[in-house]
Amino acid sequence: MSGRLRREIKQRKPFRSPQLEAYLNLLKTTDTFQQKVAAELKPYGISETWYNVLRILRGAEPDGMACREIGSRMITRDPDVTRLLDRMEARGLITRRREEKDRRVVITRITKEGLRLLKELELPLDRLLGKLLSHVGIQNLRQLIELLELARAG
Amino acid sequence: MSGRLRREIKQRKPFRSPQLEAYLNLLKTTDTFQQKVAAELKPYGISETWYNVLRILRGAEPDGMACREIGSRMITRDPDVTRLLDRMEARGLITRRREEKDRRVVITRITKEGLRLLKELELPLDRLLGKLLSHVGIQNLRQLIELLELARAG
DNA sequence: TGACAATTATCGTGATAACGACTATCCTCA
DNA sequence: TGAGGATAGTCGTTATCACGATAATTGTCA
Repeated sequence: MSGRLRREIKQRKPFRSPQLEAYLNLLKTTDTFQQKVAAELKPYGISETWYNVLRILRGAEPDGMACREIGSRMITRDPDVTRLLDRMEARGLITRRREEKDRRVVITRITKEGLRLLKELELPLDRLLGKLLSHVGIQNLRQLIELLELARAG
Repeated sequence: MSGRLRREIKQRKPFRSPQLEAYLNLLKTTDTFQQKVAAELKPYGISETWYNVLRILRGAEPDGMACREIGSRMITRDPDVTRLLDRMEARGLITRRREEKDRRVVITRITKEGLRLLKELELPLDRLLGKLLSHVGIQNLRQLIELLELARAG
C-alpha cells in the first residue's frame, strides 16, 4: 500500500522525509475528496464554503451570529467573510441586520430558503461520503480521526 | 483526544457520521498546515502551487515536460495550467518552447533561477514540517500515511 | 485521401480569494 | 469627559480560479 502517492504523481525519487510524505498525502487526499464533494454540490449552485456557513448558521438559530464568529467557526479559513455573506445574501440564503445594542456588530441569520437548501443537500452528501469511504471500515476511520486530531495538536 | 474538532469549531451536536467527522478533520488539518506552509513561502513570493510545479519540473530535467503532464502530476488539481505557467514564466522561473515533432505540445523547463529558488526553499520547508509534526512520532506518521492512502483508494 | 474525432494548449469572461487600508463604534481609564 | 486603543465590519484593488469556447495539430479509418 505505501508508496501509492509516489505512483499517483509519478515521482521517481522517494520523499525526503516521512513528514513531507504525510503532508503531501494530506493535501492529495483532501483535494481528491473536495473535488467530488464540489461536483456533488455544483448542481445546487453552492460551494463547500457556502455549505459550511449555512450549517454554522443553522446551528446558531434562532439568535443568529456575528460575522467574526462565523469566520472563527469555519472549517477552512476565509479572509473576507463580509463579501462571502454579501453573495449569500444576494442569493436569499441569509439575512443581516445591525445589532442595536452594539452597533459595530452585524447579526447574520439563515433564511427559510437557506434551511430548505441545507436539508436538500444533507442526504446526497451523506450518501457521497458514505460511498467514498465505504471501503475504510469504522475502526480505521476512528483511527484516522485520532491521528488527524493528533497532527493538529502541535 | 477525540471530539477535538467539535471543540475547535464550537459545534454543539456530534457529527452525523464518522465519515463526515473524518472528512471534516481532513479539511481542517490540511487547512491548518497549508496556512503555515503558505506563510513560510510568502517571503519568497511564491505559492504552494508554484513550489509544487517547480519540484515537478526539476524532476523532469533535462527533458522538460508538457503542460498537460505537469497538470496530471500536481498534488492539487489546477484547471488552467497555461496561465499558471504564464505567471511563472513572467517571473523567470520557467521557460517554454513549442515541440517541433508534435507542434501541439509546449515543453516547459525550469530555469537556473527556478532551481536556485527551489534549493533555497528546501531547508526552511523541511524544518517547518519537522516542527509541525515533531510530536507525532514516526510510527504514527507511517500509520497516518497508510490510512490516507487507503482512504483515497476507493 | 479526406472527413471526423481526439489531443494539446490557449483565451474570454465572470466569480472568488487575498491583502491592506479604512470607517464606525465601543471600551478604558486617567 | 475625552483621548487612545480595541473591536467589528466594510471596501479598493490586484491576483488567481473556474468554466466553457476556441484554435491548432495530429490520429484514425472508411
